[in-house]
Amino acid sequence: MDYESEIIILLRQHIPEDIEFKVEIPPEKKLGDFAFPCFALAKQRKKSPQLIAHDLAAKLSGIDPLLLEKVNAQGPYVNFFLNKKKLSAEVLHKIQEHRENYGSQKQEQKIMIEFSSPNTNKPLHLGHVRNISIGDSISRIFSFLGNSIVKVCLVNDRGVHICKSMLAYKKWGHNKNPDKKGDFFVGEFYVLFAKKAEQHPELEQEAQDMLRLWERGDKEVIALWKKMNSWVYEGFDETYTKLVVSFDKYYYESDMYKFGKEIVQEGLKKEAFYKKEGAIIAPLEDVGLPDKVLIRADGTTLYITQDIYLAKKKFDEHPVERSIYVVGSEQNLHFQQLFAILKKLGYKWASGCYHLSYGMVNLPEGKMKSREGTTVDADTILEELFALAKEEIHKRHSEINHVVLQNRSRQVGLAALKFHMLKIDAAKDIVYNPKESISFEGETGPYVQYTHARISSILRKSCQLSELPKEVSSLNFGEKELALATILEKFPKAVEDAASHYKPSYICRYLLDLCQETNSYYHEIPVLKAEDDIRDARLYLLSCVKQVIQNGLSLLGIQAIEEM
RNA sequence: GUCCCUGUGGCGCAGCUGGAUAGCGCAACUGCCUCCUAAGCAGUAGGUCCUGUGUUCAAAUCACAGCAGGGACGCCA
Repeated sequence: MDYESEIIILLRQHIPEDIEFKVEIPPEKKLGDFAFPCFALAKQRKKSPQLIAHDLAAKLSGIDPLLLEKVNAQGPYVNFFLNKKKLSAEVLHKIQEHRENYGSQKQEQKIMIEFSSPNTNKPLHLGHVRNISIGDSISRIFSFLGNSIVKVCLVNDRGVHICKSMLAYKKWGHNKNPDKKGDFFVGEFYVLFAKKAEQHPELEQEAQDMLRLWERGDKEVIALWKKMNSWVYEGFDETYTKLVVSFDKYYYESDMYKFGKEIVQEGLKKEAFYKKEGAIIAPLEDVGLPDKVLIRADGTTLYITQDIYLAKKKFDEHPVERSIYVVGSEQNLHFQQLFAILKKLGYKWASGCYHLSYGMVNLPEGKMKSREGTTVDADTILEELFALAKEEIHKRHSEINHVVLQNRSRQVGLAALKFHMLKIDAAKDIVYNPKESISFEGETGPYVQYTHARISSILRKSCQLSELPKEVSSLNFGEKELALATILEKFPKAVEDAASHYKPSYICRYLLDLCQETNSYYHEIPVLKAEDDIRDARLYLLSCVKQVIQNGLSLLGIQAIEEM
């Protein structure tokens, strides 16, 4: 049980059942670890809150000295001071016991998480990087909590936009093989098409015609489609490798764009939907949403039709309890409608669907438009960051081994990018300025990595002096140590909150808190030069901090590194 | 027109299931590398928490009405 719950139980003994209350965290450390404001009680008892706080504090004082060091009243608040030494000892022991599993749980759900969702006519861009960072991190968080995760990638590999790059290649590509990364090669034809189509609008019709041929299974078109897609996939794989992400399963829209009709027809029979002017429509007014056309008047399917099919397929193929979609906020309404429709169809699992929505990544000049080639591509930004990181590392270690430099600059650059994408609340749009947005200082991934490296360095040096202590008493801990231990204690809660709110940003904030306190700590407090038992206690504490930083970073898909 | 999201010091953000002087990073200014990595630490300056009204003992936080920016809105994906 956590400390907050224990305090609530203590308080409950003095507060009538019918009054709801909660404890808070005071604005300042010196005011205690938890606080209980007495205003509500004051109203009920018609006494001043100051007096009530005073009485309550007196009653609670000395009740459980192992839990509480002291309880006092300050104005209208009862302030609780935890027994920090006991707390510290317990927390550090727990971390050493559970190691890389500290903060984990055994939730045992099966959860599917869909993210990335690329189109096969252009390279992945910054928007995808945000999507992938969030999807990958949330997968790691749920997995850490004991759930089994299926990471899926829905590939948008068909449609008129795909045909556009195909058509451009067919007309002006001279049948040549890629002379660059495959997705970039194909992407250039997509841009080329848009340019040419400005002068020759009839090209749009040609692309439509090509789509029709594709749907009829025209051998030549299909062969071209397969060839170009394979180039793109090769490119994507390279990018995913650079980002250190992977998928357990791929779904292809080309496999399912025809399906979903039967489900809609059934829904029509059950009168969940209605027909109007030939089209089948889902009525959603009762749930406060606009109605949605499910099948066109000409009988053809729409995006939502296959989405219904795919949603069901996911639950059919995998015994999952939850299905999470990491998709941009411009599709908020679409997913509200989709989930409402699934409920209308009577699927029990519909309530297990969740749209993890995130805002746009824009550039200082405005929106990224792949048609116009104004996107910032994932690979380009990664290479820039790797180069920048390399430069920074070289400044500090001029004689560093080439291979080590290569690896480390990738880890640092990637940390900067992922952390930047994850620390900002997903609901917000981001303006990404390639020149300014990514820094290695302040609230950044590299800052967290740096803290980890500093600790590692201290521990390395200590091992030359003596064995790393396995366990020590926290009796000689001062204020700074106790403050650190208090933050360490909050890690499991941070992970749980990140999961329940679908917010990896909570992990980022937690790590920044921990690292700020840690940096301040070893700056002020000598570790290696302290006397034996005090040194051991501090080393022990730092090894725990190091472990928690590692655990936290791994939830963000960021590598904790030993040297920087 | 309707719906959703966002609006906090110059800039980027946290805090939003109401509570004690509104936090952090960047930028600016001061200090700190003979001392465990200065990707750091300590400090100074800087704020009508978009506006108004309301609810409440108490509002950045809740409600309503506006304003500003972004997004979406039955046969696109």
